[in-house]
Amino acid sequence: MKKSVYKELVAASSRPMVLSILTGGENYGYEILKQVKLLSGGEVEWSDGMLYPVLHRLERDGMITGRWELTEKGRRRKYYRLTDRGKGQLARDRAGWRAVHGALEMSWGGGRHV
Amino acid sequence: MKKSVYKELVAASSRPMVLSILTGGENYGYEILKQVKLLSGGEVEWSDGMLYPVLHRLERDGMITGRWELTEKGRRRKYYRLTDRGKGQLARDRAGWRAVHGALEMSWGGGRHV
DNA sequence: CCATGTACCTTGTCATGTAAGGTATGGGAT
DNA sequence: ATCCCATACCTTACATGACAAGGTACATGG
Repeated sequence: MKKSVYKELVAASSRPMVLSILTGGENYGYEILKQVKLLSGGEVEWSDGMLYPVLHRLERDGMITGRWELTEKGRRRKYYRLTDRGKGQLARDRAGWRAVHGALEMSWGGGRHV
Repeated sequence: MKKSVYKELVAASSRPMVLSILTGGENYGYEILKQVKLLSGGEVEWSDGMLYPVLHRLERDGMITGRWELTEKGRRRKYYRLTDRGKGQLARDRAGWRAVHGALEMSWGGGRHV
């Protein structure tokens, strides 16, 4: 299994990633897990034991709202939808991420040629 | 003071940022703090209570080595230098960061044009 | 003389990933 | 029929790490 992503990086990206995926419409945990893997070209793989608590916290904090649904095949899923509050949080998270990413790129660039 | 950067993001970026700054040569804590602010255009400000433990961990883990020095003005500073081990860690951290950043950019892109 | 800047450090608290476990159902292979 | 894998959710014990707040010490300037 892949192990290039250290846990602090998972912690930093989980909220914006989930919120961002939900801008594409309602979605549920298990599918989000696969989306993350897909979006990263297989380089990032989240554990479900990390994702579900994230979803619960986001719901608790009003960033997303969930509703249970049963598929015809008898599987239960909890679909989540982004709230306005969640959209605001996503915007702030993106701003923070970009500030830090920019600083890192600067430091990696060795400082020269802008 | 600025507060756009949430703490998980600080945790995710502190190690690669410090190691990266040290690729530019020996440096000490207080100066690294100012470098980070400079590199981010003032958008990222670290607390010293977070940085010093980071430096201690990096030294403990052999990523950097420190030596004490006294300036003519009577100030004591602990200068740190990057080790080979630290260079390897930096490379891995960059790879991890880029994988996650790429996935985030993909999700932010809304899915259009690849 | 007193505030600010330089320069280091530590402790208590809280948040969060990981590892490991659990529950339950459906479908395909033997 | 039985077994295993995928689907789909959940939880707990543990370690890690930022933050707030405190501390030490000295130099400089008003």
